Amino acid sequence: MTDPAHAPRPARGRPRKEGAEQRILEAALEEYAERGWSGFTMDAVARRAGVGKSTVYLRWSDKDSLLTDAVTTRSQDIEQVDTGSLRGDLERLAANLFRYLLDPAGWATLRMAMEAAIAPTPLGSFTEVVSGQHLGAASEIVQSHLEAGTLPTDAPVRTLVECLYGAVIVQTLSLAGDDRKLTDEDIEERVRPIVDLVLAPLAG
Amino acid sequence: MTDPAHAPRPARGRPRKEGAEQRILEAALEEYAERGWSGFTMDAVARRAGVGKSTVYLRWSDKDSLLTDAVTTRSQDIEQVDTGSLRGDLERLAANLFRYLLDPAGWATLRMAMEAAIAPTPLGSFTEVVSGQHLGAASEIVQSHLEAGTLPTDAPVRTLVECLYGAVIVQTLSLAGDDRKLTDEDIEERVRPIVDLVLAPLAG
Amino acid sequence: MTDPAHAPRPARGRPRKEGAEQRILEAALEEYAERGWSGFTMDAVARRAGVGKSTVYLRWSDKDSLLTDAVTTRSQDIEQVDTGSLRGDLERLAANLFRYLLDPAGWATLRMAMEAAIAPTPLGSFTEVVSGQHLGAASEIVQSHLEAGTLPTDAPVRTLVECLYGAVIVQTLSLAGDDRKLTDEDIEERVRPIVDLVLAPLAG
Amino acid sequence: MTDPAHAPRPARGRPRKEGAEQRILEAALEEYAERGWSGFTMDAVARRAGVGKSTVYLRWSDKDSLLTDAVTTRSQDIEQVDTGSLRGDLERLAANLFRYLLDPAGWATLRMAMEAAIAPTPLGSFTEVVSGQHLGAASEIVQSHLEAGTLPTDAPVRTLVECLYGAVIVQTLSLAGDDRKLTDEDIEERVRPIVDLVLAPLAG
DNA sequence: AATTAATCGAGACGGTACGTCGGGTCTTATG
DNA sequence: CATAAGACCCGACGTACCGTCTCGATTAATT
Repeated sequence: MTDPAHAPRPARGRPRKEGAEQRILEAALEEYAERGWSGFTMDAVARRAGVGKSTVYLRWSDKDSLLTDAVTTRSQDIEQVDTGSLRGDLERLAANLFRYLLDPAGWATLRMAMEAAIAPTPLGSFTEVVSGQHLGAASEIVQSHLEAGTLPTDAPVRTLVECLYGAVIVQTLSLAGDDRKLTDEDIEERVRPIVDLVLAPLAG
Repeated sequence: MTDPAHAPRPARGRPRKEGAEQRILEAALEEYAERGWSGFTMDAVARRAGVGKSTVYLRWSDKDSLLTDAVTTRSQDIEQVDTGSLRGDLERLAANLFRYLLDPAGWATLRMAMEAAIAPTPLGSFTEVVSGQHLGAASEIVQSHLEAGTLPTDAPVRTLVECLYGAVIVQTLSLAGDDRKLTDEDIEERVRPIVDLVLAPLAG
Repeated sequence: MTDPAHAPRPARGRPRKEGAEQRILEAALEEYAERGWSGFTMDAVARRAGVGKSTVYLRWSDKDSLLTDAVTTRSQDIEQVDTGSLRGDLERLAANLFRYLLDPAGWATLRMAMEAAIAPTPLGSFTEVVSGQHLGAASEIVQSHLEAGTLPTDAPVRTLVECLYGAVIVQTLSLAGDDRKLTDEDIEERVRPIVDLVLAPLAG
Repeated sequence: MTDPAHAPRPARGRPRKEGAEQRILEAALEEYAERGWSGFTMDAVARRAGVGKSTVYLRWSDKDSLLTDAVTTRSQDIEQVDTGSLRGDLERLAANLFRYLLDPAGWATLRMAMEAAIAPTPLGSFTEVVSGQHLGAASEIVQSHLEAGTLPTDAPVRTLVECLYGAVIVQTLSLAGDDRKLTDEDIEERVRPIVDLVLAPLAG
């Protein structure tokens, strides 16, 4: 959430149009999905949202901010997973990430994180959002198992999560166009060998 | 290689300026590195390359094509690694990828592959180039070890490579700005635990 | 007047900048005078007028339209002449035309009228503007004298005006460069023999 | 004739393509007639003439030169008129000019003369060509009648010719598009009143 | 009820880059 | 040598978008 003021306004003057925020974000996401980054224009977003350009710029300072927000807001929070077993949790986490990355919004979030990694843009700490939010959440879960004694104390938690998530990213990357429409079964099937691999060192 | 015709020209009319191709690609890469995607302009590229805009457009149909090419051409071929041991090869491969992704050009290549994964752009089979080229090369190497008996026959080669490369990507992703300047030692240090992890199942 | 809508705008959105129209026309005229046709560029006009290119193209669809307008608008209205005598009026009319044609803008108007006479351009009825406006005005004046009894009823009014104006055109045509800077006396001196000639048939 | 070397070439190396000169001039004229000044391009001329651009530039230094030449060469020489009577000669002269100006080439010549009158172009003495050639020829004819005693010695020869030619120009100017297709009878009919007018002072 | 102030839609504003095209030059291979 | 082909550099073309701005019209909360 970069720009829009969510603080309770003192409410003087005409109140902000109800639902405009949401419609703009959706329009942005659709435009982005249809036309890609280089075809993404503010004019088109405003038009599609049935809103004046000023209404957009009143809420977001520029194109980047809007796109960033459009893309992150949609990110479903990483649901708290707790299946009881470590393997179950990992499979669930990986599947969640898989679904997230197959969704245009999630995929876009990742791409922006990558853009932000070098660019001197005001995308700022976008990377941290992603790395932090996702990897962090996963790490915590694994960590809790570790503390519960399920895992050897010296287990390479971070590396494990990196491998797990990395493998999902790589798989998603190699899926183009309609190949990206996978059922939950497909996903589980693809996720299992990865979990097998990363859990192997603990299997012994 | 998207656009330029590399076929032997029938040599009619004035021949294309020698080296222009190369100079343009380099200029493009430098501009991209300095100004990022949104600051990347064809005029600037042409100017920096000491070339007319038409000379650029004669070779690449548009901005995307040029940038794509500039970025892929630079991709140093994945050197053939052969250290004798499987672990050595994997560490070498991972380190190579790491260096590749820390380089702006390599990083850009990956980003473009990600863009191409959804966009209806003419970036075409960009994804395949990356996935294919890199993952393929790595798989072959692992496979050769497998055939040499170093590896159990049922080893999940593909998953192994996905984890290895994925983990490197994730690590690179979490490095921003100056953090991306790593020494070879840093890289080796970061790579080792990953290799440890993915080789674990075979260790037993 | 080719392009700009002079109708009272429905006043939706930001109103068009007051005076921009005028400043652009003036800038165009100055550019044209300084650099000639082939050196006349829209960018330069916009820059000189202190205006964005879009502001120009919002009002005129292309270079030709703008130049046409710039040149015609300036055309000082053929002042109503009324010296009392027919000879006086004709001398005054001819002198006015002479001055008009010595002025770059007026001369340009004539040239464009000539271009328009064949070209399949959107210059449209440019010719009529000129022929109509000027010849028409002159004809009316002569006609009024005719009706006042000063002139024989069968006088070839149209031919007379054609000769008068034609002779002025031919004289202007043969003046190049600095020769075009004539004093009012010079002009009167050049005009008199023409009027003498065209009035001769009525002299008897 | 501005540029092409008409000197007998020493004939070394490949001989100049026979007829190229002519074909280029014709192509230029046709292009000019079809597309007007602003649509007139050297590329198109070369293409239409079935000739390389260099072949064109070898003969004419630039666009202006070529167009100038294309346009003047076509100008049918002012045929020597000698009908015996002054009136007959003048009618013949005026009709000739009328036909000349109705022809795209002739009309273009006049326009260029007008352009040259102000522009700091290398069109140079284009004006003189026209004024000189045409007006001069006419003047001479009238002069010869004067010397033959047909005309009073103090007759305003120059003014007479200016009126005659000027009136024809004005008439031609007011004809647009298909109105420019006149029969010889039409022309004679239009010319007669003009001659009547300019000869009036001598009629007494 | 009148005032005030924030927001809305529309769309023009000054800029800047796009991709195209033409001018005039240059460089090849082929007569 | 001249030629045809066509690439070269340059710079203008007309379009599109950015982020800003200025309108008249709403819409509350405050006088």
